[in-house]
Amino acid sequence: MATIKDVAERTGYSIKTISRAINDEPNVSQKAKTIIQETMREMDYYPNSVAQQMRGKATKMIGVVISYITNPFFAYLVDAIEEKANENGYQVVVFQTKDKPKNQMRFLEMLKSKQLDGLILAYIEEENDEIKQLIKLGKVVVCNHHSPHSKLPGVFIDENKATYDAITFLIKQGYRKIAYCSGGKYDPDNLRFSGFIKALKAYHITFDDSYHFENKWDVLGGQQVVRDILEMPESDRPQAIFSNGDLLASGILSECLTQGIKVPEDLAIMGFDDQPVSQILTPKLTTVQQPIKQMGELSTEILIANLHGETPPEYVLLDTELMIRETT
Amino acid sequence: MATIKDVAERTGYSIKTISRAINDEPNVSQKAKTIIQETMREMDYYPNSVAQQMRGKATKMIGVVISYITNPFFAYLVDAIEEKANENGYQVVVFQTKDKPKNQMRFLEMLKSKQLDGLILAYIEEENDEIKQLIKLGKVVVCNHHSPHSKLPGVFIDENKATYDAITFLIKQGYRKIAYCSGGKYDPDNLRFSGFIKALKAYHITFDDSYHFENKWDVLGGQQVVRDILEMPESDRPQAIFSNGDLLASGILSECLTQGIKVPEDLAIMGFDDQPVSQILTPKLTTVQQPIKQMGELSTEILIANLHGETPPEYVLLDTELMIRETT
DNA sequence: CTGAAAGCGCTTACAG
DNA sequence: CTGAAAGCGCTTACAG
Repeated sequence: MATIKDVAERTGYSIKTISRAINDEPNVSQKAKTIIQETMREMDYYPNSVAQQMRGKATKMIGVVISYITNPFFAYLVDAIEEKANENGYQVVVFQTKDKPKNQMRFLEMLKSKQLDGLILAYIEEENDEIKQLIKLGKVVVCNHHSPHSKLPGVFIDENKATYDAITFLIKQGYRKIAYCSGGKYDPDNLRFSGFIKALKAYHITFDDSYHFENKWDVLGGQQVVRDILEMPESDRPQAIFSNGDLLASGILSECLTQGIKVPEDLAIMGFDDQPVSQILTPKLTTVQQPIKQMGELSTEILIANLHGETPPEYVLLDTELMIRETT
Repeated sequence: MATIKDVAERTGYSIKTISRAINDEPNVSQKAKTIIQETMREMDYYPNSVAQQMRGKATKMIGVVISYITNPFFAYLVDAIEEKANENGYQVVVFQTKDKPKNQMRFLEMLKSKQLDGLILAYIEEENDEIKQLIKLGKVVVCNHHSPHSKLPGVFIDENKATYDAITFLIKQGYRKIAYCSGGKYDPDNLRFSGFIKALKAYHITFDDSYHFENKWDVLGGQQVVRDILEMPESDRPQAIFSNGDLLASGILSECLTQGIKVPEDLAIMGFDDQPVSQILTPKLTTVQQPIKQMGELSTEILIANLHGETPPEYVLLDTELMIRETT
C-alpha cells in the first residue's frame, strides 16, 4: 500500500507538502496541488486514517448501544442517529447488549481505548458511576431508557404522561377494567406504570393485581396473555389492555382473532411505539407514538456538540402522541 | 489521559515491559505483571487502540453495507453478522446506502483508508471493477443482492429456484392467473422473475403483461397494487399474486381486507422473506423463507477467513423454504 | 527476564 | 510557498 512517503518520493515534494495537499491547507501552489492529486490517483493512494487519528485524536466514529437491532423501535432509532451522524461526518458502530450487562462494559472499554469518540446509550443494562462520569465528560449521551430510580441526564420521552394520557382516553371511552402488560418485572416505580395507576386513581378505579402481566415483550408473550385472560371467569376478564410495545400488542390482537375474541368490542388493545406494523394490522392498532426520529437526532446533536466542546442542554423530555385507530 | 509512558514511569519498568504485560506476552516476571496490572487499574489506563492499530495494521472493525436498517430483512441480517463478528473479536459498522450510489463509494474509501479491515456488501448500488478487485483481495464479501448480469462471487439464495417452487405450488393449488410485483423496474433477466416465468411455462401458462406491477416494495405500494387490480374488469383480475417481499404482501393483504376482497378465495397472496410480520397477520401469510441467519453467518465467516489469509469457498448458493400458511 | 532504539504514517510547531 | 525535525502511543527487532 502506498504511503505519504511514496507520494513524496514520486512527486519530489516533501511529505509535509503532500500532507498540506491532502488536507486542503493554504500555502501550497496550485501547481504542486495538481501534481500531487494526480499522483495520488495514479498510485491509488489513500491517507491512512489510523495514522491521522493518532495525531488528530478523533476517530469520527460514535457507538450506539441498543438491546436488539431486530426490534423495529431500535432500527428506526439507529436510522435517525446514523443520518444525523453522517451529516456531521461521523460513522456509527452498532452494539447490541442482548440483555447481557457485560456487553455494555465492552463498549465502554472501546470508548476508553479511543476506538470511539463517543457513545449513545439507548439502552442501559446497568447504571454506574463510570457512566455518570463519562456523561459529565461529554462522551456519553443517554436516551430512551429511563430508570425511575437514578435519574441520568439525557433525551427521554415523558413516560408518565404518555401512559396517563393513554389510559385516561380508555377510561373516557368507557373502559374501567384495564389490564397492564409490562416488558420486565413488576416495578411500582416504573414511570409508565405509575402514569397508568395515576390515571386510574383520577377516576377512582382500583387496580386489580391479577390484571398485571409481567415479562411480556414479544408476539408470543402477547398470545400467552390472551390465553391467560381466557382462563379467568368471564365476568372477571379485563375490557381493555395496555401493552408495553406494539409487537406485544400484535400478539394479543392475533391471538384474539384466532380465539374469536372481538376487538375492540370484547377486548380493547392499546399499543406503544407506533411501529409500522400497527397500521398493517386489521383492525389497525391504537397506540402511543414515540418521537423516535426526534429522539435519535437530538441525542446525536447533543453528543456531537459535546465532542466539539460546546455545552448543549442536559435533560430533554419529549412529548408522545396518542394515535387513535381501531382497537379501542 | 494516561499513556503507556505514564505507567512505565509510575512502576519504574520500561514501556516495553508494560507492553508485554498488556499483551500477555511471555518473559515478564509474575511480580512485574501484578504490579503493572494494579497500576494500570489505579491510573484507569487503557491502551490506545489507535496506536495499537498503527502497528498491528488491523482495526478489528468490519463494515456492513445495506440499503435500509429499518427493513426487517436487513435488521436480521445485521444481527446475524454482528453476532458472528463479535465471536471473532470484530465490531460492526453499519452503512445504509439509502439508494444513493455515492454512499457506497464512501464506504469503499473507508476500507481503503484502513478504518475498516473488511466489508460485507449486502446491497450493491453499483458493481464495478474496484469492487471485483477488493473481492479478490479478500477484503470484500458480497451477499444477498444478486445481479443477474455480472456474477460476483458471494453468498446468495437460489432466487430462481425459490420463485419457481413458489409459483409451481400456486399452480398446483389451481391458480392460473398469477400476478408479479417486482421491487424495482421490469427486468426480464431478473433471477426471481425468470423463475416465475419458467414455472408458468412448465404448465403452458402465458404471462399477461398487465399482471406485472413495477417498483412496489413497501406497504403503501402493496395497497396501490390492490387498487390497480380493482380497476380491471372483474373477469380479467388475477387470482393470485406473487409479491417481492413480506412488507409489500402485508400492504396487499391489508388493502384486500379494507376493500372486502377475500383472501385467499378472491385473491391468493405469496410473500417473500418470512419476516415476523407474516405470522402476526390474519390470515397468516404464505411466504418464501430466506435463510437470513445462515447468509449473515456464512458471509462473516468467509470475510474473516479471508482477513486471516485463509481461502474459503468463493460462491455459495443457499436454499429457501416455502412456508405454506393461510393466504394461498 | 528486561530495556533502548527504531519505526508505523501521519501532523504540529518551527524555520526559512 | 516549502521542508527538516519531533512526536502521537504503541510494537517489532535486536541486544543484553
